[in-house]
Formats: sequence, structure tokens, C-alpha cells
Amino acid sequence: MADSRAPTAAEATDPWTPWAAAGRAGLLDAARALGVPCEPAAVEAALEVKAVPEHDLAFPTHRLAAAVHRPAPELAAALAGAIPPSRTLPQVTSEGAYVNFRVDPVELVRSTLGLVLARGATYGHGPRGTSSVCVEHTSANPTGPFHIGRVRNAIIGDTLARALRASGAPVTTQYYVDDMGRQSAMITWLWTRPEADWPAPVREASAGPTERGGKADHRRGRPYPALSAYLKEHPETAASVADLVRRIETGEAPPEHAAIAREVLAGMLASLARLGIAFDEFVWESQFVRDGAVASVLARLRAAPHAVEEENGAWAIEAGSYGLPKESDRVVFQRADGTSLYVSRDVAYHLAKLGRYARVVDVLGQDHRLHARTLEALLAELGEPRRPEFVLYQDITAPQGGRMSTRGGSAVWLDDLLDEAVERARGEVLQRRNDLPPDQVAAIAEAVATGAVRFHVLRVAPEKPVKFRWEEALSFEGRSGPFVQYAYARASSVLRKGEADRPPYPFEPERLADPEELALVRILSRFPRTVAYAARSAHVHTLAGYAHELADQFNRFYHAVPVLTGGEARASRIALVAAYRQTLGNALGLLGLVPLETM
RNA sequence: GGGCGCGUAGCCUAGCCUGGAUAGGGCACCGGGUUCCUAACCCGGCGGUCGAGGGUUCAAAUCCCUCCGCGCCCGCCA
Repeated sequence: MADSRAPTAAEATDPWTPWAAAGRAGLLDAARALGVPCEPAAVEAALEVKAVPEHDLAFPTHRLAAAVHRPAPELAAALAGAIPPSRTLPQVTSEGAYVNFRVDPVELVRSTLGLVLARGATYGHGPRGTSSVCVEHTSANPTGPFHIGRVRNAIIGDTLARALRASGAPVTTQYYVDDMGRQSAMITWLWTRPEADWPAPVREASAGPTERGGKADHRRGRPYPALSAYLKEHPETAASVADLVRRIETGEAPPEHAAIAREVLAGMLASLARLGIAFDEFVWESQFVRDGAVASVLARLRAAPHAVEEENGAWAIEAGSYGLPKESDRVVFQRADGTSLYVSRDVAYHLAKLGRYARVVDVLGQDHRLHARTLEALLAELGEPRRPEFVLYQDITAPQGGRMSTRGGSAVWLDDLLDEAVERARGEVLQRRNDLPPDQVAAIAEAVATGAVRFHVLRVAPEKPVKFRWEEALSFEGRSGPFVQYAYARASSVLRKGEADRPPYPFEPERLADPEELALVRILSRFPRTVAYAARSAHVHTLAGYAHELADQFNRFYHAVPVLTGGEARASRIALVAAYRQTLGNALGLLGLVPLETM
């Protein structure tokens, strides 16, 4: 009697919930009637929501058949025969070893479109939860412009935060700003003295006109590679920088230090803002030194079970038991001079996060894998039972292979990529449209360009290694951001011309019976499951795949079925287009792509 | 050397967690489509020993083992 259950919160968000419940109930009843022992959990796990016309729900009977020593096809046929067709699931058949259910397409259309149009911008979102999540991502040192190798972190992290929010969790995004290390000290070391006093090679490398109107990340970061190279050859200068590092840790940093870091960071954030990426909070590493948290961590670690003092006064944890590589069976957490290391400060940061949030997620390049393990080992050593969750991605490598390096000239600046993308996008717009004012052309070009870049990063699973190639990153066709945005703009145009660009959208579900219409509805119906999976698994690339699949099917529908000249079906088709545009718009929102009304 | 990740058509990629029906897409290439809601589109074709081998299973791209190739990491750096 699945039909008479009270709807749950999930039912109000996922159109498939009632059907899946009915399918499970039917299978369990049939198994009982046939005397086949069958665990509800087993049915729940095996029953698949396929949402394809041939079998909306499918149940493979192989496992069950093996348990009762009967041939699977025979069991499938028996089960299918024992499940009476209902209004909810009017067709139950067996095919080979499968029991297949088909839903009434009219009901599928009715409930899906009804749900999408009723929920609007929240279609696909889960029930509001209270379990807070902190997502830390990007966290690049404020020492110069973003390059492409790093931007994958920001795009994945931002999208994950969006997906988690949609799933119902209260999310806080954090950017951890490293203002304590040698790298930010180098920038301060340079910019707190007159350029005339800079080492000659560094001065020469920074000569010439200021780039990008003096954008701080480019201006302040320009001498960085030259200084880095210079320090390798000149120990006396390196010692001077090292002295600055120590002064920063002991709170004697020059007053300009924080201001310079802030200025560079602002430049970097301006680039990210073009991609729709912003942060709720910035956490400065120095804060944990200032407020005593680091000192407390060091003291607790020195008293920890596996703490050892080295001959020269440094302190370490014997970490062999934590599964770390044999070579690093000791994790040094305090230098001989008593100062802290990055990982110790990171422990203080993570203790603060774990105290404040139910879930702590860190988006990290896989080159930080060992650091993550070390961090876990130190948390364990402190008796902290909770752990952050790590989302690891592979760095994007240079076109000729190898890591993108600022020094080797193989780095591609994010700003250059975006500018090039905008230039190409403008060309594409002007090729098709001569009726738009320049500012609208510019706005479309910017949205298309940033959409292309975001989608290009998001279409691939994070653990996959990616080589940066201009032609691929700037693709506007096929499986791309602009393809999806275009399919949104088309729907917008239809609704505009139909003078139906606002609700309500009355529809008669039985009028939407074309295979292309039903295929579109089926994809719409899967959106809530897709969002939930992306948030749960952190596999945000599945959202990109979904958006492309949805847009692709809309294009097929669009070519096959006239909407505005649809006669009796016109209103219902307009409703379908509206539901589609709503869903795709919601998906674009999760992906961080700008939905364009026209392009 | 050890650890982690990756290997699917000429190129890129989904599916791998949780084994299940004919391995889905895209680019490129070939052939079609616009008196009709935007052709950044659609339709058709071409192209696959799922790195190799073994194992588990009624069933393996998916799980296990071995090997090969590529990338990253193995600091009292961050």
C-alpha cells in the first residue's frame, strides 16, 4: 500500500521517490507471496532508477535467484507476474533476469513539471539541514597572479560549496591566507625598500611599463621569480629574508606586511570574481600565532605520546604508526629555534574549524596528499577524533607537460586566459548578432568566456590529469559551457516570443507525449538525484555532465517539436520549456555559469 | 626505492564508490539539414583487445593480485 503513505520531505523534492517506494513494496510483496526470502535493504540497494522509456525502474534478480537456487530469468518472470499493475506502476514486465517497471508517462510529466514549476529556483535542492559544512579552497599564497594550474582548486571548491548549499547544508567557504611563510616575506622584503636598493637582476626583471594598469597581484608579484632565483645564489640576501620570516613569526613584522599581502590578495580575488568565485571568510595564518593557538598546539604536541626531542632541540612525532611513508617516520612540528612549521599552524587552524563546523572539507591539489596525511597524524596524536575530508584534484599541467612554473615561463595567467576567452567570445557574438548595443555584447562575451573556462575545468573528474591547451579551454562548441548557455538562451527566446516569460504555466500532461518531450521530462526528473549525489560524493563534474545532457536533449526537442506553433499543445509545451529553463538555470547556478537570456 | 593518482577509438572524456541489459558523450573526419520558435544547433556515418596478464563471480571497464606506462609527493619549505 505504498500509494497511501504520507509524503516525506524527500518526496517533495524528488519526483522519483513515490515510484521507487512503490517498486520496492511491489517486489517485497511478490517475493513474500512466492515464498522467496528477501531483505528490504537488498531490494532498496538493487532497485535502479533508470528513467529511460524501456524500463524506468529495473531490478536485477541475479543475486536473489542465486540465494534460492533458481534460474534468474525464471524468478524475474515469476516476480513480475506476481506484482499487480497499479495506477502508480501500470506496467511490470520481465526481460531476461530483470524485473522492469514502467511508469505512466502522463503521471511522470504531471509530477515532474508540477514539481519543477512549484519549486522554481529551489527545484533540485534538498531539505534544509542544520549540519554545518566548512569548505576551504583555493588558499593560494598572496605572492602574485593566479595561474591556470591553480584555478582548478578554486572552480572545484566553489562548485562544491554551491552543491552542498543546494543539498541543504549551511556552508561557509574559507580562504586560508598564508602571510607567515618565506614566500609572502619575500614580497614584503622587496616592497618595503626602495627599488634602487633591489638586487640588480631583480630590478631589471621588473623594468618596463606596468602591466594591467598596475593590478596589484601582477605589479607586486612581477619581481618574485627573479628574487627567488637570486636568493638561491646569494646566501647573504637569503639570510636577510630569513630574518624577516622570523620577525614575522615573533610579531615584529613591518607594518606594511599585512597591507601588501592584502593588496596582492585583492588583485587575485578580482580575477576569481570574474569567475563568480567569492569567499565567506578569510582566515589569516598569522592569527593562530597571535592568539596563542599555535603555542598551545606545540605544547600539547610536546606532551603527546609519541613526541620526541631531537638532539638539536627540535621536536617531532614518531609517525611510523600512522601509515606515513617510512622515510617520514618522524614529523617535525617545531624547529630547533622554537618556531612553528606550516603543518603545526595548520593543526591549529583545523582544530578551530573542527570546533565550529560539523563537516570540514579541504580542497587540495594531490601534491598536498602527504601534507594531508601528516595533518591527520598530528590530529590523532592530539587525541582529536575528528578529521577533515579531503577533496583531491590533479594540478593542471603546462601545454608542453610538467608543472606550470612561474619561473620557467610555462605559467599561463588566469587573467590572460580570461582576456583571450573574452576576445574570442566577442568575435563569436559579433559574427551572429549585429543588433545588440556594445555594452550588451561585452556582457555576453564576458559570460560566455567565463562560462567556457569554468565548464572546461568542471567537465572532467578532479583526479584526472589535465594538460592545458588553449584550443580546448576556449572551445565554444559541443560539450562546453557556451553550448549549455546557448540552450538556455534558446528557451528564453521561445518564452519571450510566446509572451510567456513568467508563471503560471498551465499544462495538460497528456499533450506532452512526443518521445523527445518525454525524454526531456525524464532528464528533468533526475535533477534532484544528481544534485544530491554531487554534494554527497563531491564529484561535482557530474553536474557538468548533467547540464550538457539536459541541454542536448532540449536541442533535440527544439528541432523536433514546434512550441509556439504547437496548436492545442502550445501551452503545455511552453510549460515544458519553462520547466526546462528553470532546471537548466538551477544547474547553471550550481556550475557558476551565467544564464543568458540572449546570445 | 616507497606512497598516492591516472591509463577507455586519431585526440578529450562518462561510467569504476555500490559488478548487471547493446561501454554513453564531445573534438576531428565524411554525408545531409536553415521560406519554420537563435545553425554556438540538429540528423546520419566512421571509429573500442576499456594499458597487459592472471584471479574471484552466473556476470568484470567496475572487485582482488602481478606487471607496464605517465604524473605527483617523499624539507627543521609552504
